[in-house]
Order: sequence, then structure tokens, then C-alpha cells
Amino acid sequence: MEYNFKEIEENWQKFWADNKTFAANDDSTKEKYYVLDMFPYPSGAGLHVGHPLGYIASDIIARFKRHKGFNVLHPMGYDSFGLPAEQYAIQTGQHPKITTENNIAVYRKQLDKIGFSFDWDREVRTSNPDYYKWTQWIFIQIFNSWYNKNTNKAETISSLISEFEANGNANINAHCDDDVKSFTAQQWQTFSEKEKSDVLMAYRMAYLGEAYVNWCPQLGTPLANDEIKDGVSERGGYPVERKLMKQWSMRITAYAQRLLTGLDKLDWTDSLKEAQRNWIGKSEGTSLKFKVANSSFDIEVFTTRPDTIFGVSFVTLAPEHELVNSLTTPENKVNVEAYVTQAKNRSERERQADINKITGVPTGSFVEHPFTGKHIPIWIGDYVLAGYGTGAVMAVPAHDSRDYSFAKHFGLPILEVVEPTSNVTLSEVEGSYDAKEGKLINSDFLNGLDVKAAMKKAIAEIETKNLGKGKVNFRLRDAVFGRQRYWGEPIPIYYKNDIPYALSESELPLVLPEVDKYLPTEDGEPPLARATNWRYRPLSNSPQGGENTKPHNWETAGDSSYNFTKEKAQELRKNQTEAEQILWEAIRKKSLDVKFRRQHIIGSNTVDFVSLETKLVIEVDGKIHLDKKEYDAERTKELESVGFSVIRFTNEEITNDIENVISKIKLKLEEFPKVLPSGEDLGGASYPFEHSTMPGWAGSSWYFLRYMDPHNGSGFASIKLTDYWKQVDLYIGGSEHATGHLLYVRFWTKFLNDLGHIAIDEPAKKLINQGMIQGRSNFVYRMKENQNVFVSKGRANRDLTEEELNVVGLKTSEFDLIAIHVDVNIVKNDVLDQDAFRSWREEYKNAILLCEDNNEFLCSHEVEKMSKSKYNVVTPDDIAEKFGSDTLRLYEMFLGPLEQSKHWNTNGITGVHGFLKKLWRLFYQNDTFTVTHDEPTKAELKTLHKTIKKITEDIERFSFNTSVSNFMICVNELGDQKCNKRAILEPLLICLSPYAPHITEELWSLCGHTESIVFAEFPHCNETYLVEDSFTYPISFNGKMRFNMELSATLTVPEIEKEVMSSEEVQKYLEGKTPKKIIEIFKNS
RNA sequence: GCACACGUGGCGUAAUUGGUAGCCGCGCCAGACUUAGGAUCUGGUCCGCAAGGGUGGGGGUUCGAGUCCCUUCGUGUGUACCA
Repeated sequence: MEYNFKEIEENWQKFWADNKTFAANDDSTKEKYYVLDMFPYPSGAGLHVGHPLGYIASDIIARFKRHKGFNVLHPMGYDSFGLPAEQYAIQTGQHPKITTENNIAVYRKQLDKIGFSFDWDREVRTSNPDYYKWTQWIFIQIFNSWYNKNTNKAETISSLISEFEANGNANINAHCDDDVKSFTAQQWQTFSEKEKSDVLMAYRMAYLGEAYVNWCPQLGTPLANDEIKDGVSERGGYPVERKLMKQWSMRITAYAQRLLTGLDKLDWTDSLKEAQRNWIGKSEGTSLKFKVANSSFDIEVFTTRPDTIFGVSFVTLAPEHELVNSLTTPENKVNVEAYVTQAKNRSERERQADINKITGVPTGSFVEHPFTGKHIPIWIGDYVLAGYGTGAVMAVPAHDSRDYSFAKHFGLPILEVVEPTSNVTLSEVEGSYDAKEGKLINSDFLNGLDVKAAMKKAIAEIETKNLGKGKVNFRLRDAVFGRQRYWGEPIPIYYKNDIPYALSESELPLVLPEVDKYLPTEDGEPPLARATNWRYRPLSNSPQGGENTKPHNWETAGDSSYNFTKEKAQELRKNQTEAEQILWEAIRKKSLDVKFRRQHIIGSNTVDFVSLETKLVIEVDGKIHLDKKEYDAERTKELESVGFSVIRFTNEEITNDIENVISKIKLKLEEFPKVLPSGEDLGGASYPFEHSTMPGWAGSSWYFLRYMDPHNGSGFASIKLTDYWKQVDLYIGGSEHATGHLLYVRFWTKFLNDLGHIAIDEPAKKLINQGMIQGRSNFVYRMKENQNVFVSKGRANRDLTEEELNVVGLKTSEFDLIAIHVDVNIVKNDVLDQDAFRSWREEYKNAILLCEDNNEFLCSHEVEKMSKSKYNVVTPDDIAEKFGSDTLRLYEMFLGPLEQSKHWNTNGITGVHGFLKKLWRLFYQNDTFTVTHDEPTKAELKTLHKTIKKITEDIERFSFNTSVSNFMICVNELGDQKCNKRAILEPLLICLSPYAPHITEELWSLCGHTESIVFAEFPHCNETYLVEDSFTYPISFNGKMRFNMELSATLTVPEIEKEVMSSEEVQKYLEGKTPKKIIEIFKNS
């Protein structure tokens, strides 16, 4: 029987889905194993063959661990907020929600086809209100926290407030804004609410602050540093400029040191850890004050080379430095102002472009050298960054290349203070001598010391003289958290009298509202400002819901679903039950002194009766409610969470004794006195929400936790489950997230750990980067002279024949060619399918193709990124269609080491497919399935156990390409042995099943098993089968192998040596000489 | 510029710790079965007739180096005025 992969794969995929084979168990005695994949953004282009690479690898591990008896958590979901869907929405008006849902459907279909063992019941989507409710909740925790440097932890803001109330901020050692003024407890008490808020803002971990941001006008949003590539936006390639904006930011810098030291205990790739280290950019140095001559100002600089203090020949300030104006002398005023304006407007891109262009102006002021008292000029230069260190440097041109270029350009003095110790002399050094090696010269008390000693002495001297102190600086900046965009999580903040307040937990999720357009408003406000009536209404004192006001926490905020519920409510009002009718008349007649509404919408519920003033809900439970106890309880809980109380009556109670019911209601009303709107809230005052949304990294910074408890309605994940699943044991993802996502997720994990919400402080124990798969594009050459003529690659430089010249319509063979992309799917091994080419596009229908002598048309090729526009996209679906998913899985692994980047090329795929066919054939004889119970031979056992050993080792070191080879060797050997024995083939199927799950399930069930192979125990290697009777020893002379000798494996070392030395061959190579040394090497020794 | 990674047949690659370089697959060559093959199967395939030589180049450590060290060239990735 043929290997019918299509049928087999569809059947087993259905089986796994129907039986929920891969559901992880939250309550298991098995050891847990958590394998996580990179969170995909569902783009419109769907998956190409590069995407599944990591997923296949992680799936192999997940399946392997199941065979090894682990309780495996292997989830998948979508990072479904993001720019592309929004850009598409702007262009087409299509709601990003719809685009996203469609894209997800495509992804899901593609993923299912590859046979991944995901637990789909745990799927999460960051754009789901159920999910982002908790993203918002975490934001509020961060907002309500400050970083205590004494405990080296984030703590809740209430501890800070109590300290302020008791002692002011004198004893507080916090990671906060630099310019916080000190105040006493008495002063704190006198502060207005706004003042208090402003002070707290300087301490909050999530804060609203003025910051220079990388503003991208085209995208209408600021971008984080890691979203900019080469001075333009990573997405779309738009220019980026610097802009001072009020922005939500996160104090990730508080964690800089912990993020750095935490790397040491992580089993992550070195290159990735290195990238994070560089990004955090710790540098130890000294901050040092220079007194400005004839003035009371000091300039504080940061330097890593305090030893070169005597080499300072000028001081440079960043154009944004706060002292620029004060230090500029009248005669320099015009120049300085012009320079500062120009520098401020210079966009990031311009700065990138003329990186070597040196600009600057003198201020006319001078500082005094702290040791010599000499006057040193103060300059302004944009090579000094305002945001790093103190925004000012002491320039030592002889020993810093940037200072050197600046000094050379403006003719400033260069003072040499370090003499190299190596064999170069100072005069031989071109430019500056930056190395931290050498002896100090021209440096007073530092003379003769080497650089290290000089640094220590200089710092000591600086500290005794109270000029400054040792200081550590980080390159890492606080992370900008606000995006002026629509398709993201709303930031759960509203403004009352210009003071930002966070929503309370019960008011979450703050659902993304509907807008008419996905563009900024005319006033440049973010798209959310377009949402009419989207304002905060305090729940405690204003009418909620109803026909005219949409509740602010209306789920999905979709008009359609709101209208649906509203219509439903109207309908119910018209079709009241008998009991409802009786009660309605009663509560209206009996003057209860409060106004009731019937069938009124509160949140996502329609309640039977409600008094909005007293927040009392009356529910009438018909017969149907007998089976809906749980639903009712849930509903009550929900209503209570937004401040309502609920009283229930059955139909019978009402129809039998309405008086009793009314008195019960009266009693209840006394319990809950009327809350009348008062003061500024009278009439249901409302406040504007924050209009910016969260960045893409918000939702992805904690998704690994949500998978542990994806349906939890009362928390982001229960502590019981986060304690059980703990950390991700293996994460496979691309290195492109090194300085973005992977840093932020570590930050949030540490934060949640500080506050005691989770027990771990690092998200993933082990991390592997899968390499990128690049596309391979094909080109055809088109003649410029005659656009209808295409020339095969080998003909490009060859003259045309007489006949061809006629056909083409040229007089001579002189022509120019341009290469144009051609769909790789109509090219095989660079040979063009000519018919397919003609039908590919209308304009090529009558194309003239000048071919090689064998009538083939050859294309040229190039390695490029896979993209639609290059016609080089190969989708996993194409491969699965032609060869099956098992072949695709094996082939992607076979391509090379997981971490290496590679070019997509299907040249070898037939080999892999052939292997599966060979495997299939082992189970069949003359078209009938035949496996015997015969005793396996020694050779067969050796083949099997050798393979088990190799595969186990390979999987454990993530060497998937070599295991595919080993499977091939095994099947080749078993084929030679004509082996069809159950005792051999069944263990082999288990070994192979993580790699090729469908074919192995099929053969496993054909072998008579009724249980899925997924949980079959992985076979163990029995070393005794690997022992040999004899061994072929290689004999080397001077390290070079010359010949082999087969000897019995039972021989002892001296016996072997005797045998070898007495052999004729050895004598031949020795040529009568005596060997100096004889070395025997043994396996595993 | 700096940091990291990587250079092995015609190609993708293998050689876990320094110990027989080239496994497995593609491609290619030859053969079998075939009306036919882009199907299937079998055999061969680093270079050289051989001795021997071969892991980008040069040097070193070692009895022995693809593997370790130095240097140089090339490719890729990340980062960029971070004082």
C-alpha cells in the first residue's frame, strides 16, 4: 500500500483535536515541562516556511518530553495588537479587529496543518478584553509602585506615602526623577492634591513625564529605541525625529543592575546575553564637579577616565544642557542660540547621516580645573548626549577619539597624559590613544602610576576634596510606554483636574472604544480622542448604563453587540412574565421613594429591575433558573463587583405574596441608603480617559504567565498555578527580540516577583534562538531593447544567431538586460517552467524566450528576505500539499543546525520524503502490512539501540539535523537487513514520533495499538547490544592515520601493543627506527 | 568603529570531550526495471595513476589540531557619538 500522507495527516490531526490529546494537566503528579514558542504577530501575509522552524523544534521537544513522562505545557496564542492591522485599517477603513481575526484564522489553519501538539484550549490573544484586562491591571500595579533602593525592590506606593506623611522624603532612597525637591512631613500635609500627585509621579514606576522621544510623524507615534533601525522606523521605514513630549514611561532603569546580573544564571545563548549586556551598557566611572569661573555655577560631568583629569583641555555640554543659557556670554549669544536651535531640530536621521560632521560652538565661559585651577573653555557640541550621564563631558582629546576629532576641528589644545607601555610611543599613535594601558605623565600627583592605579588614586583624591564621587551609569533608558495609536490596550487612567488616576480593578477592563477613523484628530490628539462619550464615570455616584449612556466598560465596545443587547432588553420589556408584571406594578404603586427601571443594561448584563440611585438590583427567577444557579451566582458577583447589590425572588414568591416581597425590598433599601450625586459629580460628571494606548510589548511581557491559567477571571493567573508551572523550561525564538521583548519580559517578571505576585524572577530558564530562513529569489533577464524578449542566463553574453536576430528584431547582438523577479514556484533548480511563465502574467503570454542549447531557460538567483514583492515566498502549505507535513517537519530540521540562519532551498526535500517512504516500506510486504513477532538479530538490535542512543543525545542537545540523518542511517540499515520485526520497529516509531508524528501514529495503530503513540514510553538504550567482538583500530604515526588493524575486543592494552608492534605494516612505517612514545587512546577515556 | 558568531567536497551539512576528516541528503556518474520519466531500485562519487595531499591564509601549542592560542583575510548578525 502506498504511503498516503494526505489522508494519514488529516485523520490524525482530527484525532488529536477531537481527543484533546495535548491538553496540559494543571493537577498532575508528573514532573512539569513548559515549552514556549515565540509569540506570533498574525500578519496578513500568513506563515512562510521560515516561521515554523522554531515551532517544529519546540514541538519535537514537547512530544519528546511527553514520551519521557513529563506533564507538558505547550501553548500558542497571538500578539494580536499592533501596527500593521492598524495601518491596514487606516487605508481601507476595515476594523483592525476584523483584519486581525481573519489573519488569525489563516495562521491557525496553517499551524494545524503542520501537526503541532499545542494545547489550543489555552490560546490567548492580547487584543482580547479578557486578556488585556490583566495587562491593564499589571500596568496599574506598576503605576502604584516605587523602587526602593534600600530593599532593592519595587514596593507599593502606599508605603512611600506613609513615609512621606511621617518623615517627608529625607530618608527615602528611591530610584526616581533626578530633580525631586526635598520636603518635610509638615510640607507634605500642606500640599494640594495636584502637588502630591506630581511628587508621587516622580517616584512611580509607571510615570507620566516629559521626555525626548523618537517621534515618527508618518506613524503618528513615538518609537522605542529598539523600534528604530538606521534612523528610520523599523516598520515602514519612515523618518524619525526628536520631540519633547509628555509620555507614559516605565522605570526599567531601576532594574538595570538586576537585569544585568540576572543574565549570569540564565541558560541563554551567549550572543543574546551579550546583546542585552550591551544594551544595558553599564559603565563605571566618576562624577566630577567643575566650578565655573567667576560664577556660582558648577558643571557636573561623568567620566570613566578620572586618571586623565590633567589632560582636560575643554568641557563640552549637550545643546539641551540646562546651563547653556546661563553660561553663554553676550558676545556668543547669537551663535549659541542658533546652534542650539539647529541641533534640537536635527532629526535622528540627519544625525545618523552626517555622523562624522563635527559641529559645536564656544560659550565664552570657563571652568576652573579642580587641581590646577587653570581656566578651561566651555563648549557646546551635539556629540554629547543630553540623556546620558550628566549631559556634559570633560574632554581629554589626547585619550578619547571623539574629543580628539572635536579638538582637531576647532584647534583646541591636546594634552597627553598617558604614555603607552606597549612598544608604540605616543608620537607614533595616530589620533588619540584610547587604550586603558600605560603610565601617567604630565599629571602632578599621578605621574608614574599605571592607568589602573592612577584611576584609584584620582578617585580617592576627588572624593577627599569633595569634588565628586564614583558613579555607575547605564546606557539603558526608561521605556516609553504610550503610543498615539488606536489598536492597542487603552491605558487605564483618567484625568480629574489634570491629575491622573488609575481605574480600580473592578472597573477593568477599560475596553477599547469604537472610533470613526483610525487617525489622529484635527488637533493632533490620538485616535482614541475621537471616541465620543468615552469618558470615565465614577461608578459610585452616577447612573450606569441605560439606553442613552453606554457603560464605559462595555465589552468589546462594539456598537453592534451593544445594540443587540439593547434590542433584547426592549423586547423583554414588552414581553414581561406574569410575576414581573405584578412586581413592576407593585414597586411603582407602593411609593418606595426610589425610581426603578426595568430590563436595564448594566455592564454586559440586562437586569430585571434596578434602582440606580441605591444600586439595588431585583431579579426575578423563573423556573428556568433552577438549573442556572451557577450562572446566576456569577452574574451576582459581576454586579456586586461594580457596586450593585442583588435581591432575588422566585415567580411563586411574587405571585403568592407580593406584600411580603415588597417589605423585603423595603428592608433591603434601608440597608442601602440612597447615594445622591453631590458636588462636582452632580449629574454624573465624567472625566477624560488617557488617549494613548500601550505599546506592543505590554501584552507580550506576561503572556507566558497567562498560559498557566488562561481562563482565570479573578486574577492574571493564580499563584497555585504559577507555582506549579513556574518558569518556562525552554523558549525558542528569534534573536530579533533580544533588546526589546526579551528585556521587557524580564523586567515585568522581576517586578511581579518583587510585589509577591509570582515566585520566579526570570521568565525562561533556557532560551534558544532559531536562525532565520531567508528566501531565494529567481530572476529572468529581460531585453531592454525589446521588452518582449527574455534571455536565459547562459546566453546573456553570447551572440545571437541570424535567425534569432530576425525574431527579436535587432540588427546586432548588442543589447542590455535587466533582471526581474520571477515567481520561484514556477522555477525548479533554476530552470524556468516556460509554459507556466507564459501563463503567469498576461503580458508574458507571447514572450520570446532565448534558451540554452538544450532548450532550457535558466534563471539567475539571489538570497533575499522572503517577501511577496520578490515572488520568493514559499509557504508551508505548498510543501505540505506536495510532500506532507511530516516531510516538511523533517526537512526543516534536516536543513542544518537550528540556530544557524539558512537559505530556503527545496533541493534536498526528495531525500527526506524518500526516507519516509522507505520507513513505510519496512512495514509492508507485497502490499500487505506485515510485522512479525520474530526474535531480532544481534545486528538489528545494534542498529536500533545505536539509534536510540544517538537520538536521545541529539534531542537533548537540540541537534535536530543530526538526528534526522541518524534516522536515515537506521532505516537504511534495517532495509538492508530486511527487518520487519515488531521488537525493532515499534521502538523506532516512538523515537521518530516527535519528528514525524502522523506517519508514526498511523503505523503504530496499524501495529495494533489502540492508544495514541503520544504517551508511549521512550525506549532506553541497552549498551550491551552495542558491544563488539572485535574492533578495527586505526594506527597512526606522528598523528597521521596510516592503516587499520582489526583485533579482538577482549585484548588487553599490552597485548594490543604487542600485536600492533609486531605487524609487518608497522615495521614498514618505522623504517627500522624505534618509536619515541606509544600512545593508546580508548573510547570514553 | 566596536561586540559577537561563522569560514570543511559542486551544494546543505557531519565529526558531543583535541584522537580514523567528509556521516546523511542533494547533485552528478554508471547500471537495473521501463513506451516514457522530474517514478522506483542498485552501485560509485574530496583531490591525486600512485606515494601522498587536503578543513579561508600565515604562525604557534601538542605524540596528535577542523576543534585550543596568536595573527590576517572574508562573510553574517547586533550596535552605534554612551564620555
